[in-house]
Amino acid sequence: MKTDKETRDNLLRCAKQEFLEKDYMQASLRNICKNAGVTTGALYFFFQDKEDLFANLVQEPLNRLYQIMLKHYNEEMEYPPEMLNRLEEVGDDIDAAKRVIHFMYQNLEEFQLLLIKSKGSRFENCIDQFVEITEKHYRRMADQMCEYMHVPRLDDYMIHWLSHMHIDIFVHMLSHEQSEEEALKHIEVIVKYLISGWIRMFQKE
Amino acid sequence: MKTDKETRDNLLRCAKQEFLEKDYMQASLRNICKNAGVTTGALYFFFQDKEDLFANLVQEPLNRLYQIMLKHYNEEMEYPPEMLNRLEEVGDDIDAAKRVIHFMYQNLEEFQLLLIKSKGSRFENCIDQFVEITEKHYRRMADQMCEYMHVPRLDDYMIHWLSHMHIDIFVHMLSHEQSEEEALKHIEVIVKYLISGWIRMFQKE
Amino acid sequence: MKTDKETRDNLLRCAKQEFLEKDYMQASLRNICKNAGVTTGALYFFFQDKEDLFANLVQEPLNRLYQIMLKHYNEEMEYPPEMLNRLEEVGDDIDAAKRVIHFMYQNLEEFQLLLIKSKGSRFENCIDQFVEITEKHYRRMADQMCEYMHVPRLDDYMIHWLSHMHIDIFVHMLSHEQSEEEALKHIEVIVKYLISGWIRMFQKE
Amino acid sequence: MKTDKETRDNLLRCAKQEFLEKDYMQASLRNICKNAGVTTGALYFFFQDKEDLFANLVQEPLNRLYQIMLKHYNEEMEYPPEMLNRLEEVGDDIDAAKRVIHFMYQNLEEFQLLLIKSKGSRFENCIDQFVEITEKHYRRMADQMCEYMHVPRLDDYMIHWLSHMHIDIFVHMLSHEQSEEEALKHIEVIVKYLISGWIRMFQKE
DNA sequence: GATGAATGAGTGTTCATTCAT
DNA sequence: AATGAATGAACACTCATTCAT
Repeated sequence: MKTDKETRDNLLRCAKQEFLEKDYMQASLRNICKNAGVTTGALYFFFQDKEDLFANLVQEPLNRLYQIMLKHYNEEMEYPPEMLNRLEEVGDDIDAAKRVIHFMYQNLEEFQLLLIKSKGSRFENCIDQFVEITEKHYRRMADQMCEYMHVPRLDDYMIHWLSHMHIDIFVHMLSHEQSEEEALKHIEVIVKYLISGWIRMFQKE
Repeated sequence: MKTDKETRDNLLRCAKQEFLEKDYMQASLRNICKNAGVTTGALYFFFQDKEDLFANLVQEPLNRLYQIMLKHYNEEMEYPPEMLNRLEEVGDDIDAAKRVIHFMYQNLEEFQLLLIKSKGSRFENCIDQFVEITEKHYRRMADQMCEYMHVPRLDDYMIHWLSHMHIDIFVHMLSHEQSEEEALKHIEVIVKYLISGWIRMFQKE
Repeated sequence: MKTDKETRDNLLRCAKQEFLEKDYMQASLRNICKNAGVTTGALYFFFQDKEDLFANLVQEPLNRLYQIMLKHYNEEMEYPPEMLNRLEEVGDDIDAAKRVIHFMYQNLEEFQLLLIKSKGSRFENCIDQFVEITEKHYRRMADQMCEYMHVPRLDDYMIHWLSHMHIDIFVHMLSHEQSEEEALKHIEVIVKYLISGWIRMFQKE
Repeated sequence: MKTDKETRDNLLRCAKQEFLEKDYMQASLRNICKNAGVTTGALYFFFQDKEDLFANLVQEPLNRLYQIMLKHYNEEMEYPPEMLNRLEEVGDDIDAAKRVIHFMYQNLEEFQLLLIKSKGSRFENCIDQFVEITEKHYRRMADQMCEYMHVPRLDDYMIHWLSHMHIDIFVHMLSHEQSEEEALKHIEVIVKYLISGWIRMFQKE
């Protein structure tokens, strides 16, 4: 005897598998339904269309990640400038990165869908949106630092590229590393590398 | 009356446009032919199949880029270790990066196809191959440096990630920057940033 | 309003017609669908592919014919040798042949498809399989007879050719004779001819 | 330096191979030309169309076989009736069959094309024509014999089937036996079998 | 809640043939 | 004597989506 959500959950499970294997675009609804043991009509009872099905997998994790990021960026803006190039902040940043990694690996498949398999859906730009948020934050951080250190304003492009690279690190992890432990180990050394580069940018030569 | 290779070139031109707009997989041969004003049969006179059509656009630029990369890496291995963390090499690396950028922008669309639009074709792994080559080179370079500087061996994953990031820089340029001048300007500051990070990795703390 | 399996049956009917007219390979699914008044997609709702459509026409009659043949051959092996060249067996063989003819004409078109129009499908070897089964049976029958009659072993090739000829008789009937009554009339005299040839092969000259 | 017929012969050679491998219908002119190292246009200089190409391979051997058959049948009609069921004729028939086999194996591939691979071309009925000729001959022979032996007229269908079987023997040889020696060995025992059956049909029971 | 049926547009690919040069 | 180019129709098959029941 099936409960209400049983078929729906089944469809979501099979959809996740298919989208992971094939891509948003290459995924076949036919296939998903066949694996779920229902007809395509059933899918359209629960979901509006292909995109809605995909969204039901990734929308919520995406929103929560947004919140995590925004919370971290807001907290970081509260730091007094004199702390921004000291070791304490390094530790905080590593912790933040680890928190993101942890959350992503709690929802590993969903974020693989979002960051690697979403092309063709309305989520295909989500990386760009992460970059944009990060870029705005780093722009403000950099300006604050430059003023405090009495060094000239950092190049816009450099800020953009650094932001992109930061986000790509997470994409890279999700693509190459199945285990959270390994990911956490790697993220630590990478963040250290990045922050030391970041700090160095505000030092007079 | 048509000149020698008019239709073929026309097909290649329309194919390039379609592949750029849509992707390798999403591109429609029918559409390409319609834009070129010929029937699909004509396409199959000039090209074996979809992949051959794509290859005719990207194969040669790809091969030449491979040669440029290998040549640079081979030359770099000839440097005496004591030079590897000095400014001269920085200049050489920037020049090399600029040469790559220059070559890529000479064939801008072809490399956009290769690096961004090739999924589904036999070129879909070409980024990974670039990373692999780069990774091997950096592994050797790092080992040489570590021995010379009497510091412990660098982590394999770090080498891999750095290599990936290096390659991603070029992908990023191709994706975001239409003008070669802008690209050249940006690459300079990025390479400086990267090399200073690289050198710092071999210094005792 | 359509009854339960109307479209499916319609498709099978039109497919049978097309396969009979043209061949398995030359038959066009487009044509079948056009005649059935549905789109090609509809066909693929009911059948996996061209071969599955064909199989749905011929598989079951084929299986049943196999059973009929095997049953007859097994029963025939039970006969005591001293009966094998007497008239009773002639009658039994004629009856068996008539039963096969009867069954084939109950499914006339299906067996025409199988034996004459199946090239290119996985059924193209079914005649050879019938021959093989028959050949094995005749080999055993002949060995038993030769031992009993104290005559040398029959030539393998002769056994093979006789088996082939036996099967070809049914193919010939299906190809040339639309009416079961005519076929039954003919098969009787042919079987008599064959058996008298068969018996003569075991007589010392 | 190519002589006039070199390309033509080359095309014929490659066509023979392709037709043998694939069938008349499944053969691809494209493929034939590719193997011959010429363009499809060249083929159409030498031959009118696909059928003409096929005809240039098989027409002449076919005509000559017709003549051989007709000559044999005419000679056989000259025999006085009292000879027709004696051993001399058996020997003559075996010789005639062997002559046909010999001629067919001199042109093995051409007759394989004609008898097995010609479907879709205007030669697809050539087996039926052989049967028809043979049938007419046997009809006349049988009538003569029946009159002489004072037995009732043989059934038309029996005559037809015997003729068909006779022709099928040659088809069977061509399909299963690559070596002429083997074919000659087999044909002898089969013809003996057939003739003894033939003679027996005119004996009062 | 879910099925079974069907659509219509689309995919890459192959074919025999033609014809100006 | 042969090429190079091109046609136009055909092929089996897949897709997301719809909808009456």
